[in-house]
Amino acid sequence: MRLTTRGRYAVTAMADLALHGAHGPVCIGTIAARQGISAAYLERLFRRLRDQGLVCSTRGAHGGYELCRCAGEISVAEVIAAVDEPLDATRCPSADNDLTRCLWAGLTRHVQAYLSATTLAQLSAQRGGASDLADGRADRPADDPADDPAQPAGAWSARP
Amino acid sequence: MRLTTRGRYAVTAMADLALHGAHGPVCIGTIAARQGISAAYLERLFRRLRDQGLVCSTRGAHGGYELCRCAGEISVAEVIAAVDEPLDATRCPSADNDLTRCLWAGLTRHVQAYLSATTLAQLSAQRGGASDLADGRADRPADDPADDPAQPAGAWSARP
DNA sequence: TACAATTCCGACCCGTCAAGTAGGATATGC
DNA sequence: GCATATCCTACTTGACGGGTCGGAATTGTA
Repeated sequence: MRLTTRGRYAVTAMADLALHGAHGPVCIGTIAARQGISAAYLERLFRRLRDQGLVCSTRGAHGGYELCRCAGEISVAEVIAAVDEPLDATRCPSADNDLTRCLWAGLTRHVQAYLSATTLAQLSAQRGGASDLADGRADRPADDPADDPAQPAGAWSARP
Repeated sequence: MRLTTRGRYAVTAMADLALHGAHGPVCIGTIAARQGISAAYLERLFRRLRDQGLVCSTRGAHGGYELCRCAGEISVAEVIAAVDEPLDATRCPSADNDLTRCLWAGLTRHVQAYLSATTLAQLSAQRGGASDLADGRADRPADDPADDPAQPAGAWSARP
């Protein structure tokens, strides 16, 4: 999996859809304007989201996009996986003598678990609440002391 | 912070140093050959590691690099931070209406905590053990069910 | 029926940057 | 003095993320 601005855009747009999509489809232009994303670019992202079955589209006037499933059943990990290439597994050099293999594997699982445990419903329900997402999850809330408070939200990119 | 192949190279090389650097300095060529990394490229990485005070160098014949501190006191997060740009914090678009801010912030803290809790000593002590790193750490070992076993180790890149 | 609104789709541009390379200057042990 | 290293600067190359453009197809509405 891989997380960049692209993934962030997709997640943001999907959260927007979860928030405002209750009464019929929402068109790309509206989401793009509301979230400050290029409409043409966002459209391409929605193409992938649709191909992966996360949103369904209505063409023509008053058309737009809707979530295919309930917002509580769509995880952030799914959204990101849909919008970014699934990873090609090639060029994994120096297979077994690499001292750091399980470090990265563990990190990958960690991130995957974190993103899989967060749903669009949680994101849209947040909206202004100051509490951190992780605090409400299955993890121990106290195991990450947040030693870098200056670290802003980031776009993440992972490749194998 | 940002994690790519570059970070992986650096961590791998530092782990190699922790494993083989007990008896005097180890030269770049040896590490590069042992870990399958381009020597010239690795040399540039070691320049940064030296500038950040993680390794110290000995010039001339029989020279090389040594860890500046005990391997148990150097975290993976430090190594990665040394080798990759510290993040510029610019271009964080759509500041407060972004629905996903604390998601990424939480993820960043999570990753940071994971990498900060892993030391070079742990990496070099592993070496062939089949157990996952995360199992020996402060986290609950059972909270990530490893739902993607096909996911190989990845190089991660994060930018704010 | 004409028109506007919208999704659909392919192609293209462009800047950045990771990864790697080349070549030389400098220091040091034998 | 020579081999062995680190040091340092500059360059190349390819991939790719982010963004744009233009047109075709679909559909509600006046």
